[in-house]
Amino acid sequence: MSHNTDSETEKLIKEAAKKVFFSQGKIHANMQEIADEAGVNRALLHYYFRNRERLLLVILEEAMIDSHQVMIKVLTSNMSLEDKIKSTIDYMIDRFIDYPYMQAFIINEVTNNENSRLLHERHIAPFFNQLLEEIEKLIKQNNLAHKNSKQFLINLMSLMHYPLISKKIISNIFNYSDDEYKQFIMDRKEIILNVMLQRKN
Amino acid sequence: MSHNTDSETEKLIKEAAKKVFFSQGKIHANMQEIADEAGVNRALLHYYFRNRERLLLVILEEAMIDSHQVMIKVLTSNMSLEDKIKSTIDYMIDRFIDYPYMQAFIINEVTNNENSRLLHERHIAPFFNQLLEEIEKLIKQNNLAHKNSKQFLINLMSLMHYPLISKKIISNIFNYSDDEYKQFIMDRKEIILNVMLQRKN
Amino acid sequence: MSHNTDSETEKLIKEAAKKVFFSQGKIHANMQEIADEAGVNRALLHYYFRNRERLLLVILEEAMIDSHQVMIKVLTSNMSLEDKIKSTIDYMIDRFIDYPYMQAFIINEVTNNENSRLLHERHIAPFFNQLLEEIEKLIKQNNLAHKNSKQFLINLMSLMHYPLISKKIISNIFNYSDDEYKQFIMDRKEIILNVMLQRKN
Amino acid sequence: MSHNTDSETEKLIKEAAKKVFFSQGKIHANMQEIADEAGVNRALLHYYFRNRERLLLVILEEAMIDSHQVMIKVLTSNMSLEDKIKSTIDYMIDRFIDYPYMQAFIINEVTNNENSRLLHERHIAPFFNQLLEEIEKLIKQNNLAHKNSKQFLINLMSLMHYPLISKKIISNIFNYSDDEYKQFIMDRKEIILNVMLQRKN
DNA sequence: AATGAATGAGGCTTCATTCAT
DNA sequence: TATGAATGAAGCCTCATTCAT
Repeated sequence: MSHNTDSETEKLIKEAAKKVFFSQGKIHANMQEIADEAGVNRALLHYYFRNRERLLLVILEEAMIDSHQVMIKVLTSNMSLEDKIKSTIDYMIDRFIDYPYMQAFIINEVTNNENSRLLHERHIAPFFNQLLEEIEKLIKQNNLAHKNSKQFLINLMSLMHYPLISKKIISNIFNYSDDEYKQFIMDRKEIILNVMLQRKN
Repeated sequence: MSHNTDSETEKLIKEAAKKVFFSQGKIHANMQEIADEAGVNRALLHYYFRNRERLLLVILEEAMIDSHQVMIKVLTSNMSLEDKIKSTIDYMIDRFIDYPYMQAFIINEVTNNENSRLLHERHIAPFFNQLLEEIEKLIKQNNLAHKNSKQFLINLMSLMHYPLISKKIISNIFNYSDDEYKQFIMDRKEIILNVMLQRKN
Repeated sequence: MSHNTDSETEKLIKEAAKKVFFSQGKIHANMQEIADEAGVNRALLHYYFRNRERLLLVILEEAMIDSHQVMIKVLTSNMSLEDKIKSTIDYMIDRFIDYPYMQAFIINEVTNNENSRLLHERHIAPFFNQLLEEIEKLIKQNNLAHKNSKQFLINLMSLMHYPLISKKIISNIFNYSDDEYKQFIMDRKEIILNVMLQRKN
Repeated sequence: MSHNTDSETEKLIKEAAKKVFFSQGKIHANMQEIADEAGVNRALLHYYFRNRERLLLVILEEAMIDSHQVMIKVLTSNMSLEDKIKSTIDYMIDRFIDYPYMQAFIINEVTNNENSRLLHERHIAPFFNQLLEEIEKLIKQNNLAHKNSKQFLINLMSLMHYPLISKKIISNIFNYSDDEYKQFIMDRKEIILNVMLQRKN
């Protein structure tokens, strides 16, 4: 490959790793596959990230920060909570439709790697907890069936993330092409909002 | 371990594999870890299942059939659709709360292994499709926000499976003990039903 | 290779490692060279010894015990100290002429590896210290030039071990064949004793 | 590091290499460790010495010449042989107490590397042989127990070099601090001379 | 002269799998 | 049926070396 200056190569490698893990869902991918995707020598991955775990931690942390950013941008705005939720769903799906397996990667890492769990505890957990109170009000005001804010949040996450993770499953069941799957996901922006807020058609 | 007769050992190994993959979520588990869990020699796994892929395919197929059975039992009954859905949720959660990562395993296998995808196509996909029509009616009768039966089904799956897959994530965010997590999931039986059918509190 | 029963293979590997390190002096030898010498697969070395360091520690410990044994056998006998020293020299040279680089291996390991140093501290150091007193008397009775027992011991070790370690150096300087070198070493049995006890011809 | 002119850097690198190999005894040291010691970039070592083997050969040759010089200076003087030997011991110990592992390095190189052996054959071997005759006389005149000049020389080398090589071993056995070890070595100047010439206290 | 980036070769180790019993 | 021993392939990582600047 052409010689990149500065830390362009570092970025290149991270993008390659994200493509492999987040886009393609190859959870067992080895260093060679990532190097191939980046078009660089395998040893270069160690040059920049020392070892496999660190590379994974780096892209994991960036993935967490990405998720975080999306939500921060929306939730710190002046919108009503309902609009915030709507925007979150819209942004989230737009941003991660190309990285359908990102959440699966996060789940797997947090489940199996203590360092990853700590990262999650630091980056994501506190953020969630600060939302709970506001959501609690929304539920009570509208007598929503989610019962409490924690269940509400998990329901929201479920409806957003699961269909991404399940790309192949969904395509397999409904015999979807990539485009049909993408449309199916895009349609969900409205659906998720209405289901979450329990609005009927 | 005590000498088992017949295919007791085969079952023992399968149970061990399920424990490792479905209960513990160790998606990268190797043959040794499964053998250790079963308390048998590593070579014995090959004796019964020839190779790693076949062992995984076997427990994958059983997992699919299990899911299938749960739904069949309910859906071929005389209940109303609403009761069917309620029963499905109840059964599903009761049956798989001890195998929280089963669905993650299925998703990963279907995503990364062609043979697994074919298995899914054969066992699960046709079953889903036969539900669509009945659900379509329900949606129209109640003006449900899910819009169409496919989205309805995916929403249902999302709300059932995602919180199981995310056991560690949820426990990490809300600082849950195992018991608290379990209660959180049990509470969802009612919540999922109400959210799906858009009933308010 | 033919399949050995029990821990024959383990011994085989240890012997191979000793040959490589102690006989041939290949201090940089890798696992492949040892496996080749043993005529077994490289992975088998890990099967028996887990990793390189452990294999080296095992043969190091055996080398230390060997040295120890040689001296114990002699020094706990009823002989006069002079006879003990004579016997030690004789045994030592007979035993280790085929392992000329054993002492170099020990020195290098103790110098560069903390675990090896601890092994030395446990196995060898205490043994030496228990000799000091007896030697002290000998020196005084004979007005020996070694001055004190510690210097005496180090002189003895120097005269025994250095010419073994320096096999190639000596052969190179004096243009010795293997047989001539061996004779040169054998001649030293008497010389070392006389030099140590300061007897003249 | 500050920019050195000319071959100052070359010297710097050689000194670093000598420190690592001769002072610290790190026989497995890699290029990075030497570069770190010198405070320069790893690639610079290749710029000056092309490859690892050449760098090692260069410092090996300088080490041999150093040893050589020490002996030449003494042995070509007008002193009596006894005084020459005394001076050699004194000089040798003074010069190499800071490079205790130099001789170990030489031995190892000559043992394992043909080019190093050739260097030794060229630089050191002829020098030794020219001493033999003179020593032979000394032995006969004094009925020394060394029996012949070759054994005499090897005994002298053993008593000089082995305690240096064994720095860690000796410190470990006698629980010596660095200063105590140094004193132990300094005391040997007199001892070695007396033992070699078989003078009693 | 000096360095950061990049690479190929090789070393250690793990692992699925097979063999022999 | 069950297992300890053995192997080949592959994975991670290190390292000497080279490249480009």
